[in-house]
Amino acid sequence: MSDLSLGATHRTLRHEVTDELRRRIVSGQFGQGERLVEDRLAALLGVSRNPVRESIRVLAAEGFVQVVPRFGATVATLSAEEGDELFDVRMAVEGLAARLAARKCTPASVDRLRRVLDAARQAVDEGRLEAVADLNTAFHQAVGEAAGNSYLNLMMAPMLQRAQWVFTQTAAARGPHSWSEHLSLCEAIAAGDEEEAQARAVAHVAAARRSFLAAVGRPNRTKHAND
Amino acid sequence: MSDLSLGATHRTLRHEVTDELRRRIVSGQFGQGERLVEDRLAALLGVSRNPVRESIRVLAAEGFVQVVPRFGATVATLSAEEGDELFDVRMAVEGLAARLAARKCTPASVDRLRRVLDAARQAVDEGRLEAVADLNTAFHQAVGEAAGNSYLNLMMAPMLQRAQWVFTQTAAARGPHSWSEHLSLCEAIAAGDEEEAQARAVAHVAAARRSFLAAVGRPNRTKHAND
DNA sequence: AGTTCGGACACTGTATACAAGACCTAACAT
DNA sequence: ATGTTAGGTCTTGTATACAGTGTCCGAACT
Repeated sequence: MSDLSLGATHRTLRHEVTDELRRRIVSGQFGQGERLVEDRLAALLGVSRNPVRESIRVLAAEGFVQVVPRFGATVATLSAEEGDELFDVRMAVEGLAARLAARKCTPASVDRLRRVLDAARQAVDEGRLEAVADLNTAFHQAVGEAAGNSYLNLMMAPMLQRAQWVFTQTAAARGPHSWSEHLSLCEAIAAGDEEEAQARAVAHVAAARRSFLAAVGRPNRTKHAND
Repeated sequence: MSDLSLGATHRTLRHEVTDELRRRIVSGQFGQGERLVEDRLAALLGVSRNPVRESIRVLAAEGFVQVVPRFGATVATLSAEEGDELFDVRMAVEGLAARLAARKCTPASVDRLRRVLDAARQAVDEGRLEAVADLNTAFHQAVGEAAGNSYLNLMMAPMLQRAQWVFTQTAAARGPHSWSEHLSLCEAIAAGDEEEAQARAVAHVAAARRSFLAAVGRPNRTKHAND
């Protein structure tokens, strides 16, 4: 019997390296513009250069690192304008995800949403900030999964990581996430109200943008791309 | 002087391999589910396995190949439902791109749009079908560039390639693209009419979806995600 | 004849080795 | 003093080698 399920769950070194490097970038442990030398990373993680190289290619495709041929890879830089631009994309993509989730959600997917929210509330009460950030991303990811659109999820995963990165890079001046908004979004999805779910998601991202703009001190554009 | 411009334009083997493999997948030369053996591809393209491996990781991140650890990479499969799902994403993303393009386009970017349209019309007249398909993708790409949102472009590039792939895989039953729609979209962008531009883009994708559904014979859902 | 076990084969995962280009420094010439 | 050039070093690009795992086929056994 062809046992692909075993292989599908097997994690190779490149998986670990990719996740670890992405985590270090998103968490800010690797600063913007910092050079990523293959030898150093390989030694740091105790692997050879090959898994590191393959990871860097993936992270470049996801937009976390910039690669210049014959020069090397550096952590991408994130200007205030680029950070702001992400919110336009998020409103469009997450709005769609919320709408589709409301249309096609199953009891299992709604359950998953609620469980993430519960875990998040608990993490908030216990003051575990980095766990809160991860659970925030996990919630949005769960919305995407509830939408049941494979390509949407493929593009959402790196986008949400990038959103978390933007948050981390400007978190000093901001408070915690607003979980009541997540709750109402979850309810709209569970109720199957497409319009309401999309509106909630877009409003949530718009609120995050206002928080971002206040933090970076750039009252840029106020007009929304999707409403 | 640190001459990064030279390095930035230098194309390494992995670039060539990635583009070539993607091209063969999108064009249908590599069929769905076809196994991609590293040794064979390396020999076929006259390179070693390393550039091939790195390319495969990128193509996996873009959704063109599926990789199972310790088994290998295969060309992704594209069910009718997955093909249809892509149109939801395109309406959201390309609608946003058109709106932003209308808001922020420059004379240079509008000029680029018009030049692509002219080239496309010429290719249509000369009956060069594969060039028409490429120019169609190039037009949508140019809209994204006119929008001036870096992350939007980062995610649009593979998405448009995927759209072309979906088109190729079902093109037998369909006619050529409708260029009048591109023209009116271009005019709306040039006029700076955000609402109109987004509406045109969404309508264009919706029309493509209808054509797709007619070709695959699956009158699925008719409700649109963004209107 | 069907089934199961074993071994050969094929392919991926990982590491290492070598080649080539880029950057930096320092010596030299003007 | 400044510009330039040569050398060395660092890093990436590419190829090759080896180990480990899965697959496939055939033979032996029931």
